[in-house]
Amino acid sequence: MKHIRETWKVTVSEALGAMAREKGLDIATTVDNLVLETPPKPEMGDMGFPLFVWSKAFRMGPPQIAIALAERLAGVGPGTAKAIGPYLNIFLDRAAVARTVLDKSSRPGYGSSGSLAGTRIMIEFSSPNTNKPLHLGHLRNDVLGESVSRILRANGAEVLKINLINDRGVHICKSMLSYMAYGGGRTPQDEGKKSDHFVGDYYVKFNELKMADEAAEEKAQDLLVRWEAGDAQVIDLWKHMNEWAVSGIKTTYERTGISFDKYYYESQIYLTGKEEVQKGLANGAFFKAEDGSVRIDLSPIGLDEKVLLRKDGTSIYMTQDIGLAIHRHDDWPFDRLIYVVANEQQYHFKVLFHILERLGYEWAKNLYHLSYGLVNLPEGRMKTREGTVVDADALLDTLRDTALEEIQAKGREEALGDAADIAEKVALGAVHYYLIQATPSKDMIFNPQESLSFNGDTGPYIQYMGARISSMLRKRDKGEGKASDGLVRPDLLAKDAEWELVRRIAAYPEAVEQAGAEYNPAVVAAHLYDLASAFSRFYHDNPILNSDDPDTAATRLALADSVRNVMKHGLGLLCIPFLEAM
RNA sequence: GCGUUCGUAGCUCAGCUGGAUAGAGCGACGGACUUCGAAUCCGUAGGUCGGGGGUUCGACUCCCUCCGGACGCACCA
Repeated sequence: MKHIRETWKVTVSEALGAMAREKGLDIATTVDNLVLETPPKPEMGDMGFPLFVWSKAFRMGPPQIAIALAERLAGVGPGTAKAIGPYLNIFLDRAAVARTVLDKSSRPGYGSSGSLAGTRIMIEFSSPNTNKPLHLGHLRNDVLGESVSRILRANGAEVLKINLINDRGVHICKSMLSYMAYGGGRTPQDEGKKSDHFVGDYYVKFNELKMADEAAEEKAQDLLVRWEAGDAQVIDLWKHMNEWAVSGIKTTYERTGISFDKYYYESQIYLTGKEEVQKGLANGAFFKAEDGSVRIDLSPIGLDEKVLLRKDGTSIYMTQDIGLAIHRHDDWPFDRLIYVVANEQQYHFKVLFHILERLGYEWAKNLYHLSYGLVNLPEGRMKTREGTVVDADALLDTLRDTALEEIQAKGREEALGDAADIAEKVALGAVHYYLIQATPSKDMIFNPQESLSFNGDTGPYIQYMGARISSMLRKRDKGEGKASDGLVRPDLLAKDAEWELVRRIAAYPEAVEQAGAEYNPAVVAAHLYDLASAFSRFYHDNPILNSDDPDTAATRLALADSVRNVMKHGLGLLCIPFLEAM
C-alpha cells in the first residue's frame, strides 16, 4: 500500500511538472510539496491529492487542475485517477490489491518491517523503588516501555531493555527501620505474604513509627550513613529486604509479561559521575561556586544554576545520571536512548541532556525522554498518604475474579478448560489496553470497570473478536461449511464490505511503523480496534463459514484468517494475550 | 512569579502533523437472537473543538493573548 502511494506521488508531481512546462511556468513540483491523504468516504476513492495549493501558481481553480490531471493520467496506474471537486482521487484496482494483501498478510511476520533496521536503541523503563510493590502508575510505565520496545523491534531495530532498580536511599532505610522496630525477624514466608508487599507494609508502618518515635526520621538518615559506610549489620538487613522486594516485583513482571535484558542497581552505580563532573570542571563546562560546590550555568537554555557536586564532594541524583548515561554508551553504543519516566521529571531530563551536550558528547542529541502522564482514578488522584494508591497485584486479582465470574455466568467453563487462566489473560488485556490506548504524554483516568467491559473500545472486545475468528477457523478445519470445496478468489473481495477489511489489513504495517516513529503504541491499539469492529460488523451481516457458495466461504475465511493474523501480531506488540477462545 | 504541558459530546478518549460534512466508546433512548459464540450488531439524541484575536484559498491543528487544570522551578530521588 505504501509503495502504491509513493508511486502515485511521483506520478502526480511529474504530471504537475509537465503541466507547468507546457504553460511556460516555473513551478517547483516536488514530491514534498504534495499532500496525499485518505478521503473521508470509501466511495470517494482510496487516496486523494488536495490541489488547493497549486491554484495560485497555475492560475487555475483547484477543480480545473484536478480535471486536467485526470485527463493527463488517463490509463496510468495502478488504479484510476479521477477528479472529484478540488481533489484528484485514486481508485485502486480492488481485486489486484486484495490479492497481494491477502498473500502478504497470511504470512506470520506480517506487520513487521525493516524501517529501523540497523539502529540500536536502548530503552530504560519501570525503574521501581525497592521499598514497596508496584502500583497502577508503574503498570502504565511498564506496558509503555515494553510495548514501545516490541514495536521498535518489529520495525527492525536492535533494542536493549534496561531497568534501573532504585535500591538505596532514605526511603529504603525507612522500611528497614520500621522492620527493625516491628518485624521481629519474621520473613514473608512466615506471614504468607508476597515478598514485595511484605516489605511495603513495613514502609507504610514507618508512619506509625514516626508517631511512636520522634527521632525516626533522623534514625533513618543515620541508617543511610551506616549503609554508605558499609556497616555489616545494616548491609545484611538491606540485602534481605531488597531481595524480598525485588523478587516480588519480578513476579509481577512475569505476570504481566514484562522483561528486561539488563538490570542496573543504583546501589552499585550511585557514585559514578563524579569523575565526569571533575572533567567538566577542568574544561570549563562547569564552575566552582563560592561555597565550594560544583555547578553549571544553565542560562543558555533559559534556566538557573544546577549543583552537580555538593561542597563536601558528595554526589546527587543528577551526578549519578550523568555518569550512568556515559557508562551505558560505553557499554553498548546506542543510536538512541529512551528514558520512559513520568512527566514530573521533564526538567531533570532537559538539564541532564544539556549537561551531556556541554560535556561534549555528540550522542547527547540522541537521548529522549518518553514522558508519560499520571494515572488517576474516577474518584480522583491517587495519594500515598491517603492510601488510595491502587496496588498492581490487587488490581489484576480483582479484574481476574470479575472476568471469571463472567465466564461462569455465561456457562463457558466447560468449553474453556482452564477458565482461571483465561480470566487472568482477559484481565491483563483489559488493563494493558486501557493504559495503552491513551496518548502517553497525557494524564489519564483509569476506570477499572470500564476497562473490563466486553463491548466498546477495550482489550477484551478485541480479544473476543480474535476468539470468534479462531472458533470459525477451527470449525473449518474440522470440515464444517463448504470452504474446503471452494477456491480463494481475491476478486470476491472487491465489494465495499470486504474492501473495508482489506484496506485496514493493508494499512496495518504502516500503523506499526508510525507507532515506532512516534513511540506511541496507541496508534497500534486504535488500528486494532478499528479492525476488530469492522470485522464484527462484517460477520454480523455476512455469512462466512456458512456461505452457500464454496468460493465465497473459502475467500471470506481467508480474509478472516488475515484479520486474525493482524490481531495476533498487534496484540503481541501491546502485551495483550491473544485468545483462541474465551 | 517563571517554565513545560493540557483544555474536543454528560463521561473516557481519537482526530492521519494545515485539507472534503470534527469521529469512536461508555452512559441515555429505541431496535435486532429457530442462523458461523447476542461477551455481538444497528439506529436516535448529544459539539460555538475553553474565550478572543491573527496567519491562510482553507485552522481542532500554526502564532499572539486571556481563562482554567496539571506538573515542574532542591546541595530529594
